[in-house]
Amino acid sequence: MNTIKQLGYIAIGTRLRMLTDKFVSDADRIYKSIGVDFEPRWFTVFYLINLKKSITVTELADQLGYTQPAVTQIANSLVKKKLISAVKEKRDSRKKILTITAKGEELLLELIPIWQDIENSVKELFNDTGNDVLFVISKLESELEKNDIFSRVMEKTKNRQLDEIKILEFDNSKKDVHKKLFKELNYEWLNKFFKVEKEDAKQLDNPEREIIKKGGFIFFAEYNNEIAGTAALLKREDNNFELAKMAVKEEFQGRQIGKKLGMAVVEKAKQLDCENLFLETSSLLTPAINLYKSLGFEEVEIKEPSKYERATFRMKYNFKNYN
Amino acid sequence: MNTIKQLGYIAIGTRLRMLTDKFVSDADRIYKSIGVDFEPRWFTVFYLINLKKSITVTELADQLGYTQPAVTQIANSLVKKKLISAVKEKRDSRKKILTITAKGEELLLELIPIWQDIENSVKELFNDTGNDVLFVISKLESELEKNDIFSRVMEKTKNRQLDEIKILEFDNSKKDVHKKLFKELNYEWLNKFFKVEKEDAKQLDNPEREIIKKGGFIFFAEYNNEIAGTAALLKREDNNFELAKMAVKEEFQGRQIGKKLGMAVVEKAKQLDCENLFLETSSLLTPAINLYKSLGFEEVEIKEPSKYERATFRMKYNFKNYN
DNA sequence: TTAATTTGCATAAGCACTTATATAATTATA
DNA sequence: TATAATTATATAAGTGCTTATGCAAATTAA
Repeated sequence: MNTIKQLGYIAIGTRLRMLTDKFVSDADRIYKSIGVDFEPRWFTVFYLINLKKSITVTELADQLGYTQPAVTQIANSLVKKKLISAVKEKRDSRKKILTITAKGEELLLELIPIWQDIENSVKELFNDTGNDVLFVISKLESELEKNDIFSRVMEKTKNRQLDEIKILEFDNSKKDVHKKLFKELNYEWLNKFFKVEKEDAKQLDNPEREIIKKGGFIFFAEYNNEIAGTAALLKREDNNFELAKMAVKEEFQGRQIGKKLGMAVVEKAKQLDCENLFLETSSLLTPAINLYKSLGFEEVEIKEPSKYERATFRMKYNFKNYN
Repeated sequence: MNTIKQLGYIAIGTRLRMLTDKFVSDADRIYKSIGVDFEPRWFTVFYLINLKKSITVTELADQLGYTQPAVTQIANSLVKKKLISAVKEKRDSRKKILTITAKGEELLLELIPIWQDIENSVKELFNDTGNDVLFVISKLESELEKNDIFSRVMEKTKNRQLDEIKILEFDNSKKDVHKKLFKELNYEWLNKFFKVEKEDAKQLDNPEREIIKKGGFIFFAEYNNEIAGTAALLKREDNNFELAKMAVKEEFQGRQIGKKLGMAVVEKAKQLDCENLFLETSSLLTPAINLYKSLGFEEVEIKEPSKYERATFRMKYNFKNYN
C-alpha cells in the first residue's frame, strides 16, 4: 500500500482516484448510517435544482461540468425516487424542466444539517493538514486549464525527439550515396502528391552542379542510424536563399524530422548573413505550412509566377522575430 | 461549470473526481498520440511487476492498495496483450506469478521515456501552482487515515442530536403523567428482552416511594416535544448510587437519547459527591454496554448476587478518568 | 488425519461516470 | 418554405474501479 506513494509524481492519478473514492464512499456511509435514502452522486444535481428552483438538464450539465447523459441519468434516478419532477417546457418541448417535489423538500430538511456537518468536517480536515487545500486544488485546476499534462508531455516528447535526430550535410566523400538518397526521398513524396516537374528533375538528377556548386546546401536527417529525410538551401540571385526539396520518409513522419531539417536550413541561412529566405509550397499541404510557420516563416503574396506548377503558396522567413 | 467551485468544501468529491479524470484521460491521450498500445490503468501494475520482476496477484493488490479483483482484471488484460506472463507457483498452486514477457520488455523501452516526461510534467505543473502539491496530498491522506470524513461527521451529528434532546427531572406537578411514562417506557423494553421481575415492578409501580423518597432521581428525555426515554439514579446504602431503569422508546433508538440520559445521571451523581456509581445489566446487551463504556463505566466483578435475574454484567463509573 | 478455517484467485454484478449515437423539436438558410 | 443545421434529451455501450460470492488449494485445529 505504500508503494503507490513511493512512485511520487508518476502515480498521482491513482492517488487522486483513491482520495476521491474515499470522499465518495464516506458520504455514502454517512447517508446510510443516518438512514437517509440518498446517494452521493445525486448531491450536486439535487443541490443545484434546489438552489435554482427550476432548471433544465443542459443548463445543469453546463453549470456542473458534467456531460448531459450524466445529468439525464441522475435526474432520472431522482424522478424515480419522486424527489424531483420533470415537465416539458411549453415554448420548447425539447427542454425538460426539473423542480423539487414536496417529498424532495421534506428530504432536504433532513439533508441540510448533514450537508452542513459534511462541509464543516471537510473544512476541519483541510485545516488539520495545515495547508489551504481548497486553494491548492483551485490553483491546480487553473494551471491545468492553462497548460495540461498532455500538452506539457507533448512539448517534452517533441524536444526529446528533436535530440534524437542528427543533421548531416551533403558529404563529397559519400557523394554517390547522398545523391541517390536526395533523389529518392524527393521523388517518393513528389510522386505521391504531385508530379516531378522539369525544374525538380534538373536539381534532383544533378544536385552537385545545380545546388552545391551554385552556393547552396543539402542536409540529411539521421534517425536511428537511418536517413529519414532531406532538405536543401538553394542560393538565388543576390543574397537570396530558398528553402526547398524538403522530404521526409513516410514511416518517419510525425517525429519532428521536418522540424529539425528546417531548423538546420534556417541556421545555415543565418550564418550566411542571408536577408531574404523564402519558400514555395502548395496551399494544400497544411501540415507543411504549419511546420514552416512554427519555424518562423510567414505568408507573403506571390508576385511573379513560380518555377513550379504546384507552388501556390509563398512564405518568407521573418528574421526580425527569430534572431 | 463555475457553480461546482462555488460550492466549496461540500462538493470537493466532485472536484477531485474531475481532477482525477483529467489526469487519467490526459495519460490516455498521450499514449494514443504516440501510438503506444497502453492504457493508463495498466500503469501501476505493469510498473510494479517490472520493478519486482516477479510478483503474485495478492502481493500486487496489497502494495498498490487495489482490491484483488482489480489486479486480476488488469493482469488478465496484460496477459491478453502478451505484455506479462502468468504461471502457477509450484509450491503453492493457488498463487499466480506474474512476470514481464519479451514483448513487455520491448514496450517498456518505449514507455520509460514517456513516463519520464509525464513525471517531469506533473512536477512542473505542481511547481507552477506555487505549492507543494505532493506534500498537501500526502498530508490529506494521513489526516484522513487518522480521522476520516465519516467519523468526523458522525461526531458532529451525535453532538447535534445531543443538543436536540432536553432532559427533564421527575416533576411533582406532573406526577401522574411522569409516573405513567416511567412505567410504560420500562415495561416496553423489559417485556421485549427479558421479563418484569419483582424488584422492577416495585420500583416501576411506585417510583415516588421507592426511588425519589429514598433519595434517588428520575430523568426523562424529550425529543421533538415527545418523551423518548427515561433513566433513574437510585440511592443505595452509604453514598452509593445505581444507574438503573434506563429505557428508550424503540422508534427513538440510535439518536443519542440513552447517551444524554446517562450523562444527566452521571452529572447528578457528581453533584451529590457520590463516590460509587454502579449499574447492572445483561452481558447480552452489547449496545447498552458500549454506551455505558462511552459514559465512563468500566466492567467490574460481580461479588454478591444481584437483585435482578437478568443482571450478569456489573459496571462501575470511573470518577478518576472523567472529572 | 479428518474437519474446519484461511488464503489466493476468478467471476459476476454494480456504480458513476464517460463517449458515441439516435431522435425529435427548433432555428437558420437557400 | 422546404431543407439543412443546430439543439435538447435519450439510449447504448464502455471504463475502471468496487463489493459480493464462489471455488479450490493450503494450513490449522480437533
